[in-house]
Amino acid sequence: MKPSESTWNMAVVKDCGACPIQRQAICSRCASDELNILDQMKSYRTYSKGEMITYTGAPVSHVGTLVSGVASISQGLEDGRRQIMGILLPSDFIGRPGARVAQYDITASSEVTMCRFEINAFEKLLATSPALGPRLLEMTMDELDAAREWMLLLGRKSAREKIATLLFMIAMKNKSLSGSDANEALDFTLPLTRETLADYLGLTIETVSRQFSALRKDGVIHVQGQRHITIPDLRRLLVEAGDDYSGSVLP
Amino acid sequence: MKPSESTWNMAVVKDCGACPIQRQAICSRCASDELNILDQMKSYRTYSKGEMITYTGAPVSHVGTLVSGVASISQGLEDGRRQIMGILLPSDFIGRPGARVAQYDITASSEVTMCRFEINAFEKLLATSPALGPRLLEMTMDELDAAREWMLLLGRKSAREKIATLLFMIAMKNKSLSGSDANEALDFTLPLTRETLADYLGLTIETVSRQFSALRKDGVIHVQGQRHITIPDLRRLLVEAGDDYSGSVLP
DNA sequence: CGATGTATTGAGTCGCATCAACCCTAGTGG
DNA sequence: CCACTAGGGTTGATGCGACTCAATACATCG
Repeated sequence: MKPSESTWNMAVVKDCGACPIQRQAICSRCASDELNILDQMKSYRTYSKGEMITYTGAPVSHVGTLVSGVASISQGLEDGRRQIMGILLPSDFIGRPGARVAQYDITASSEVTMCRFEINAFEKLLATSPALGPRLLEMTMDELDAAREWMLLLGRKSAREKIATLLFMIAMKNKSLSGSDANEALDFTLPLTRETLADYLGLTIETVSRQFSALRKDGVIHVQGQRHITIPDLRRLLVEAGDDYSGSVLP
Repeated sequence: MKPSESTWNMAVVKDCGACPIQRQAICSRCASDELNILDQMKSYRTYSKGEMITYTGAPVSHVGTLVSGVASISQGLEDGRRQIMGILLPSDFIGRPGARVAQYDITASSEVTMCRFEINAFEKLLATSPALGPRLLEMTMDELDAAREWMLLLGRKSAREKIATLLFMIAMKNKSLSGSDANEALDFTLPLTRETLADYLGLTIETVSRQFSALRKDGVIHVQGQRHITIPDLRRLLVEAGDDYSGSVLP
């Protein structure tokens, strides 16, 4: 099994007690009584690769948690330009309580499974639950922090720095998920196409491709096949990312 | 009194009952008993223009609401590049409950007054209040939406579109605040220097200046003095912003 | 095997950054 | 009162980085 599959596409478990993402998701703070209620409310739905989960202006009937797969939040100008505002990974929450109309397009980048709640029922529970609200607030603030960090990248970083930053972040996420050792070489499979990458980084596919080649020639990354990346020296990659002093402390 | 002063720099009222921003702030949903507690807890502090309210890595002792003035949330790369991630206006909340270290630099763009709460006391109240949490969640989600909209601007819009978008947003904000009529010419005074504008839009001051001149020559805006802007045709400006179909419905 | 989606690479162009000169206004002190 | 200075703003010349257009390679799938 390839790294990407083990990390981003784990098997879906339909029993809350055994759910692999329960500890990170919206329900992570719920006591067993609330978990039971959610268990009763939930329904699963699977979206195929490329399918739109929702789109700007669409009526919203459900909110929920992404259980497996990768999806992207995006918005476009009508001349075709498109910007991805966020990548959704397992345990991320989709939907805004209080909103009955979707603000963005959400597209499945791979096959995606969601654990969904009907929005009215969810809001009702949210209003009374002592655990749901604070957790949702925390997750929303994390997303806000991530969005703001991305604004620095979009507004001020060069193409090379953008690619390096993204690779660094994916490498770190992988490292923490797989709990691998500190300084060994990291490798992973990108779950994103060049086009998705480009839309995420505010670049074109050609520029993304060129920068990948450049980083490969300079030995910052190694590439096997189309998507499989090896990072020989994480520190080197961090320097290329531009903000070497940054928050993420390497030993 | 100039428009900018009336809009962004209203007099500070230290009585909650008469506070002009109470209906938009974190405390807007509080019943009178909670309002009394907040009233007891609060302390005001004023920052002079240019002063840093907090900076990345600084210990956090207070959270609170911006009562008057304008401030900016920003982050920089050490070579001097800087990106503003958000503009803080009266009623905006500053600080993240749960965080004891500041994530960003926050700088007063004008003289700023804050209504502050000691962070431990505030968190304690937040945990029990039925009104504070939901309101904070709502405000955070609004900020997230704004941040994501800005990502589209930073990643995909041209310099001209960026300027037009910003002017449009300020004009709309002003229009709703002053409750002026639908299609009359709008005018306002920019509360931001060219440098702040540039850092906000991910541009240089020279480019900002050039685009202002271009929009002026094309009759999209009129400029009196340094900062005073008149918009003869809001619809025209919206077209220049690139996303003419957008959410903001003009009649 | 062609067909389609995805990726790489090259040549040419354009938008924005950079470097630099100059203007305007407000504030300061002789 | 006026020269001086400093901060903010405008405008011009030039270069570079990223986009555009275009051709080719590679991969996957029916």
